Amino acid sequence: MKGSEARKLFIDYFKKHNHRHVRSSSLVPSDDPTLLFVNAGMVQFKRTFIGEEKRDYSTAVTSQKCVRAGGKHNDLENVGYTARHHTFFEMLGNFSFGDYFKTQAISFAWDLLTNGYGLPVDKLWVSIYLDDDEAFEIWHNQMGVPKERIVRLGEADNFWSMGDTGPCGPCTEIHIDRGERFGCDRPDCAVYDTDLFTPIIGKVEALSGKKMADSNDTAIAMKVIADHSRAATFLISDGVMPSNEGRGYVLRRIMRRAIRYGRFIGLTEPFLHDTSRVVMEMMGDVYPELKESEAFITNVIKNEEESFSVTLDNGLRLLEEALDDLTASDEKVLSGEVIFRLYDTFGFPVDIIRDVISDDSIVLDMDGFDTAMDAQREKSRSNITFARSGEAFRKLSAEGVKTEFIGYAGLTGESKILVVAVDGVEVDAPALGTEVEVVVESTPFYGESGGQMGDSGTISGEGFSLTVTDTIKDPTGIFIHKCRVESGIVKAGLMATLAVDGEKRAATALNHTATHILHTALRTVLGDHVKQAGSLVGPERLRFDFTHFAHVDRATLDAIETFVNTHIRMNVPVSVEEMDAEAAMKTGATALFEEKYGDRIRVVTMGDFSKEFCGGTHTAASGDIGTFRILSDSGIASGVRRIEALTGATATSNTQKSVNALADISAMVKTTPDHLGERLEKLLVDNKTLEKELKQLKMQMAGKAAESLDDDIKEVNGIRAVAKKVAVEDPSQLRELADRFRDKIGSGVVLLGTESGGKALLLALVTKDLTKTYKAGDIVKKAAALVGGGGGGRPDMAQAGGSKPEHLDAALASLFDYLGNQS
RNA sequence: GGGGAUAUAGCUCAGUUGGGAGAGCACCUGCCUUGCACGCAGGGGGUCGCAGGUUCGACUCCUGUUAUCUCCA
Repeated sequence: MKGSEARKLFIDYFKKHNHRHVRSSSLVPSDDPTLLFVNAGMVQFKRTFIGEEKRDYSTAVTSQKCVRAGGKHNDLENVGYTARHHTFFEMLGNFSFGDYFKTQAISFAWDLLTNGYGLPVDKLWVSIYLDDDEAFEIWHNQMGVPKERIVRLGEADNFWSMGDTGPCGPCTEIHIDRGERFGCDRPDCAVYDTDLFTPIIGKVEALSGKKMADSNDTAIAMKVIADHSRAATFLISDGVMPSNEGRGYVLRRIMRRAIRYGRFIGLTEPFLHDTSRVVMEMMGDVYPELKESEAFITNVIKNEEESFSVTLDNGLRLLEEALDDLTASDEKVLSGEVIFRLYDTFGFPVDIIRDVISDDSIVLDMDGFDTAMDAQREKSRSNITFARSGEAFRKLSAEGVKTEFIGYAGLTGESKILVVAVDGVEVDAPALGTEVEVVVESTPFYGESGGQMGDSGTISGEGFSLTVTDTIKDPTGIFIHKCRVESGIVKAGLMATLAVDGEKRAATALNHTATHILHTALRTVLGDHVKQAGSLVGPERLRFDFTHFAHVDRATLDAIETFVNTHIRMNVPVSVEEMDAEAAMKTGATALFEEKYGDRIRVVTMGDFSKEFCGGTHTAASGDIGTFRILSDSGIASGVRRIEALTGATATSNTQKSVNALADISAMVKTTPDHLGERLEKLLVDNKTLEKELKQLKMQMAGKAAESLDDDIKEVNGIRAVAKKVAVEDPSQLRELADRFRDKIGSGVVLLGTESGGKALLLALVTKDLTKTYKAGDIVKKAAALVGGGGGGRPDMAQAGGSKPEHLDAALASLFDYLGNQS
């Protein structure tokens, strides 16, 4: 049986038994901070199970994309060595939300395995939790499974849980006896021999010129690459980018592990993007998101392969230095600290270190490495605290309460206040000026979502008024108004009038509609690989992050800006249609990676150039935007760029500001904006020339002082010495002058002083032949003390400064005391 | 979330108790020479990531911050 057939059989079976076929959710959990990746089919139903969310069906069947790497279920290091550990897999699941329970679930499972998949009844074993007599009764008496093939197991095997908190309970599993060494295994073993993997392994064999059967090590490497290719491909298609933290870091580790194993079988050139392409071809029909981002995924993987090879080159260089040191000191052990430093700081894998020095007699101190690694673990163990706030709102969600949003049609409304809270805890009659959160039955306030910022405005009623500063939407659909109490007493149960700030809402709408056009513009001008990677739409400006690999030059930005403005001038109506999720999918509208859409979806359409899923608020026609202006383009992560732009009145005033500034600057240098460039260029050249001339003149003048040097030389204890106040501005001129004195004096000591910017500068110089007896540092320190400062330097040259230039003469005279005392 | 590392000329990088910002490659000019990594001489190019602080003086020390790399969770 093929993988695709097994999948279809499962889904069809439960559809036949009135289960709703629900799409696999994204691998990135949309509203669950306790989870790095979706690692089981039930994740998207978690809130439904604990009663925080209501759905309009009570049974469901899914084929869910799952990743287990990082977090509680971390199978990464096992992959390749066992038959059943994978970083990525599809989990087939059926779910009941209060519809049926243990008996029916067991019956479905048994029926599907024996009749549907046709597994031999006499080879199946059942495991249950230690004291779960109810399950035993069902299996034995109702299903007719013999006692001796029902096994009671402990918490590790048959007590099911997803995390430290959340749904959990005793579970039961069916195993099949395949007559091998261990006799018994779950039915999902040896998948590398199935059609889900063989095409990828075939590609690896073709690229490397080796065969799975060549050796055990080769087989392991190929399995690792096959598994990791799937994980990387699906993660990237769900919007995860390789990075150095969080999920992105897990992705990077998966990819790099694959690359490392690739090197073992001779794949030293980038290959992972090739195997990833096989995954996309195989799975693209079931998971269309793979096909949509094909070029993008390939690009991301290739990029990562290249950046890892840079990391390896750097590490190799450092490792060779370390080995040279070892040879120099005639040692044979590469210390654990060095190994750890290479690994920890420079990301150079230990197995590659072993590879590089394998033919030497050098020993790796792995104990030391482990010690250092344990210390690192201990140090970084952080107690993760999850925000437990929002109790008041959780209570509402549990009751099935959802705020009705009436803000598409109008900006005002009347509604009853359900909760008044401070930091998520319900309060009664908060004092004036308090920051509170308010939930009502229905609201015209847009709650922050889909990148659009929440509305602001006022909420008022009998004897009270509140200013709304922001509105957010919690994942279960409750709108929370962030307010400040302006007057009166507000409490739950009161009626209130809600009024949205219409100007800000209108300005936001311009930006949001423009964002959609910008999205189209980017895909048209830059190419289909462009994907939205986040956006922020507010009244002031819009920000749009998208996937693209190259720098966007000014001419291209202009083209994008022009494209948007052209489509604004077409003045097509912006139409919004609400439909159920399935119908919306069929329209082919653009949906986003990480957005979680409800069951009713709004599709926003402009002419024939833009069609997107979007819950935001928009203008009536594209022409309302007026004008669109790009402010900046910048890179925010590898492969992701950000454009910031303005629309409407803000764009106009910004243009005026730029034009005015240009005119003012032009007037300052007596020219027109057209000739500003050449004018400034000329000024810069002139300025440079003048600076050079000035410097030369100053040196000439200073040089005059050196000419009359003979008069300044005094002899103390047979040493030729000069102490002179000169007129220069900065330390570097003082140095040049001192050099001239040294040339003239041949052998001796020079102390120069000058006043600059209200401070005294001193510089002492001792010719090399005298530095054993006289130290420039000592001279300058002694002198500096007199001008209220300090200094130092080398024996032959030292400088100092002080804050009392009026004592400069005395400071210079101190040279002769010093020479007198020194003999 | 917790560590470590890096940031200096267009590129690759030096810069050691705080006291003259450098090399190689690239670029420009001239000479030499019919070449293909030519040679020689001269030259341009730096807010030493950013912001504070200590100091007479900070590329250097301290604090914060940003970006990139990397490990752990």
